[in-house]
This record gives sequence, C-alpha cells and structure tokens, in this order.
Amino acid sequence: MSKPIDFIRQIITKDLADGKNNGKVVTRFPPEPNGYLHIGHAKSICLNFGIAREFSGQCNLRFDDTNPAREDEDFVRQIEADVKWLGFQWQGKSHHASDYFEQLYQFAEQLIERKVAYVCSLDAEQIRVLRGTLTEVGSDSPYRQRTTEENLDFFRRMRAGEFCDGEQVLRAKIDMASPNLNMRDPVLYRIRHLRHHLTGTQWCIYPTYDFTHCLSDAIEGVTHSLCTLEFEDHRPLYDWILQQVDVPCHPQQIEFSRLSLDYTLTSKRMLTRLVNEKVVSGWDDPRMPTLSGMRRRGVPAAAIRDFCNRIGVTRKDQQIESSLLDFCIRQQLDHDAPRAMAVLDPLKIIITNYPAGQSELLPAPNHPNRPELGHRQLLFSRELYIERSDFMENPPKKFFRLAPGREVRLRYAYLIRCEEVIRDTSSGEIIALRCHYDPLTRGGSAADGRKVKATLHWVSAAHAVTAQVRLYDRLFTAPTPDSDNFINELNTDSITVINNAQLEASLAQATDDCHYQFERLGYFYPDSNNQQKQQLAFNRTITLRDNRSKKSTYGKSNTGDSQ
RNA sequence: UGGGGCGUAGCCAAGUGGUAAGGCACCGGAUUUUGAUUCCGGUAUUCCCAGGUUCGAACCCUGGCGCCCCAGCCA
Repeated sequence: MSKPIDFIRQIITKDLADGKNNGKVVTRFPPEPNGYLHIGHAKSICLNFGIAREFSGQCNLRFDDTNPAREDEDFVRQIEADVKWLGFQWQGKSHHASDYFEQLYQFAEQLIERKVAYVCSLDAEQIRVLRGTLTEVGSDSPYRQRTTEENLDFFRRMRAGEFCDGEQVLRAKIDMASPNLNMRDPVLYRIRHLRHHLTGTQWCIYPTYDFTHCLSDAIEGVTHSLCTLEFEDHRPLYDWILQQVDVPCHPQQIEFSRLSLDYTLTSKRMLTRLVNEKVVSGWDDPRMPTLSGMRRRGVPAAAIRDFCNRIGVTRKDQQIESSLLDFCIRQQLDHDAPRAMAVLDPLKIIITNYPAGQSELLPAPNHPNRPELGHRQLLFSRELYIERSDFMENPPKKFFRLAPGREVRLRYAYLIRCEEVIRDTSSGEIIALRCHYDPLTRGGSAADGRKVKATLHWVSAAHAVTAQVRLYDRLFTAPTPDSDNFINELNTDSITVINNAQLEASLAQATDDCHYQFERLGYFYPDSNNQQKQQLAFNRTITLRDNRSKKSTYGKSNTGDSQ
C-alpha cells in the first residue's frame, strides 16, 4: 500500500481541484538567520520544498531578518548551504524580508490612513500591564485615539530617527478585549538603532514578525504558508492584516506540529547555549542535531529526507524515538557505504608459521551484496592486529570469537588458531597472541568443509595506517532534555577519541564524499578538517545494529558499543 | 479557572458510518565469511473515559478527563 498523503497535501490537492490560486502552488521556507538549521527544520524544508516539487510549484527560501539584534550574515550563508546539501534548490536568489522593508513601511502608512493602526507612546512595561492577562481583558492605550495626521507624523519621525529605542511603537488597532492576546493591539513596528546585516543603517525602525510574515508571503505570491502549531493563535492576526491593506493575494496559513526527537534538542535557543557555553565545539560539532553537525558525523542527506517522509505531517505533538532516525541512517549507509577494515583497539597477533618479511595480497569485495562495487587488495603478513575485544582467555559460554586453542576466520584471509598468549611480565597484560594459520584456507574457507563460529576483522601491522577515530554517542542522558536544566543532563561520554586506530592502507586515500562501513564496527566518515589538520581522522556516524545482547547475556566491547 | 489545539499499540501513522493499513521498536525462526544485511512469522477483540444515536460507531451527538500552545517592542 502506498503511503497515504498528509492533511496539508490533501488540502492543496483539493485547492487545485477547485481551481484556487490559478492552479499555482507556492510555498516558502522562512528561517531567521540567527543560528544553524537543525533536524526540526529539516521536517519543514522537506515539507515545503517537497510540496513545491510534487505539485510543480515553487518554494522560496526567505530569511525572516526583521530583528538585527540577533541576526548575522554568516548564518545566512550556512543556512543556504545546508538547504542545498539536504537536496533542495530554489529559483533565483534567496529572498529576505528586509527586501520588502520599504513596501512594508508603505503598508503601515496605509494602516494608519485607514485608522487601524496608531503610534503608541507607552513603554514596554506599560503596554504589558494594559494588555491584561489570560483571564482578564486588556484596556485601551491612552494614545489609541490619536488622529491620522498625528499618527502619520509620529510614524514618519520614528522612521527619521527622532526617537530613542523603545520610545514609540506602531500598534494595530484591533480589540483590547479579545480572548486572543495576539489581537490586543499587537506591536507592528519598534525602534531599534541597530545596523542590519543587509540594510545597514538605512532603517532604525523594524517590523515585527506578525506584520512582516503575512505581507512577505503576499508579496511573493505564496499560496500556502506552512508553519508550526505555536503560530495557530497568530492566524487571526495574519488574516486581519492582509484584509486591511491592498495586497495581490491572501495566502493560506496552515499549521502542523513540530518535531521532537528523543535525546536531542530541537530548540535554537538551547542549541545556541551549547555553542556559546562551549559544551560542544561549534554548531557543526558531530554531536549536534544541526544539519551541518549531522553531515560532519556522516549522516547522509538522503537518510534525513527518508526520516522526514516517514514521520509524517499532522497536528499531533510528535516525540520521535531515535531508533527511527538510526534505522534510516543505517539503511542508507548499508546500501551505499563500501566496506573496509579498521582495528580500534589493536591486539597484535603473530602468525608463527608465516615467514617473516613475506606478505601477500588478498582480494576483498567492497560490498558483500553489491559485486558491481568491485574489490580491493588486502595486505596479509606475519604480524597482524585484531580487536582486543575479539579475544578472551577464559571465554564465557556465548562468546564464540578467539580464545586459546580455538580457531576463527580472518575475514577474506585465513583460518587461524590461537596457540599461545604472551603477557607483559610485570603488568600481566596480554600484549600479543601467537597463532597458527592454515595455508589451505586462503580466502577464508576450508577445503575439508570445517566451520568456525566467528569471522574477525584485522589489518596487517606493518601496512596499516594510524588514524584518529572519534566515537560519538548521544549528547543527553534524558529522552526529553529539560528546557531549564538540560546542561545538567549532558552525557559525559558523548565523545571518545581513539588516537591509534589501525586502518587498512586503502583508507589513507579516503575522500570527504565517501562513507565507509568499518566491518563489524559501524559506519565512519572522514572528518572535514582532515586537510587542514594534516591528520587522518574518522567520525563514527553510527554503530552497526547489534542483536547479540538480545540473544545472549554477553554484550559488546567498549570500542564497539554505544548509542 | 480566557482563547486555541491535540488524544488510534512502546514511538510515529492510515482510517472520514460497514467491522482497526503501514513503518520503527520488540519477540520468534531461516539464510549468512560482518553477532551486519536479507528473508519469513508474531504482536490493538479495540481507538482517552462515560453515556447516547444507529441494524452497525475509532468515525455522529452529549458530558467528562488528560496533554500542548498563548500574557516579547522574539520568531
């Protein structure tokens, strides 16, 4: 059965059938450039751009840059890059609400002339008091009855810079007794003597969201203005403003619920704190739920798009389990990522019956289920590294990897048997294993058909390249980090840095557009800083799915574990 | 206790008066040179609760209950 369409697409389909909007569909994605885009934005991007694509319409990228106090050009560039990376394009240049400042100003004068807006000389605190409360109506501002001429004069002097910040505001004249607080004469313009990243010092008055958004939508010919549920109470104001002025069209605002993901934060305010308080290395820290953080960790854009399609679009509060995102990431990577071998916690093994100084090449497929991806040659020699956790001197019942006297397979190489454990005489620590290989098992299968219970990954000690590998885990210990207390709910083990991981030689050439599966460990992605730092580093995107803890009480090792 | 929303499995989500899709998670089992992948099979006698209408209700009506949002010159 094909996926049912969501309620928004149902509305649009009906609008089209009814011949509304001359058969056009125009949406917009309207971020404020005051932070990086995160997984919550991805939902909105996929919705808005996805609808435009499906209905042969158009989706504008429009920056809601009406508050110069917190906005920045760097964020603009980063947001554009992230939207493109996610896989979406927009026609022409990106739009900015600030492009419309002059038009918006003219609309404001229109409101004044039509006697539905006035300049109020109360300060913020007085306005708050007169607004009333949830259960008590507000009362009129003493400036509510100013004449049109007086209002026009004041408003023009506001624009001309004759007043200080906060001294005057332009307000809509609606209804101070409205049960909807947004309709109690909301502020439309405020004075801010601040440089704007695009308009510079051209303006010292800036329109508020409520005034700007609906009019920007109308100016751009948006047909369906999709936003999150918390704006539902603003819809009457959105419609009211559009009804008071002469606009070319009246876009329809439709609200949907925002995304919450377990163990992550989808609030720009809180993410900003993590960055500012240096809890993470930056907005693109691989532990961040930002698009750039996830990209750096190695999450493919296609996985995020798939995730957004799977969660659906409704009006019910969503709290999505992280296992769904994990599933999407693994599914994409399992298909795309070539396999390689890497040992994170090396334990040396010496193949006693393999001649010193000798080596040989063994072919290994790049993907076990996709022969078209070709193969590479692995170097095999007398001294190898295996994962320390793949050996146990006294193995419990369900441990079927290497142990004294036991035979296992080295992937795509030979069957080996452990003959002797070598310890450091003072510490007692196991420093190497002496093993015997069966030359007749080249490639990994025995001519006599005997089976082994385990296949281990390995690298040749002399030929391996050393790299740094970062293992990431969730940033928070709480499924729904508390908005006031989230700093105390950080996972102290959210990053583990391994400096002497031993990788198969082919990985030295890893490029930043290639995701790898390190066999039996997980998916890894070369860090974007590799070039600058002259150091080979990989970020673990996600572990492989692990069923072993379910079927036995014997869990995985530290290096393999997490998430 | 003003206004606006929302309640279908652990998490999402179809369903719009004709007898509960699908995905993730979970539990079995098969295949496997990754304890991966893949493949089969299982998991809601019931839709927040209580009444009512109807031959028939998750869908309609009435009354409750629970959760979310709103008192920025933020968006």
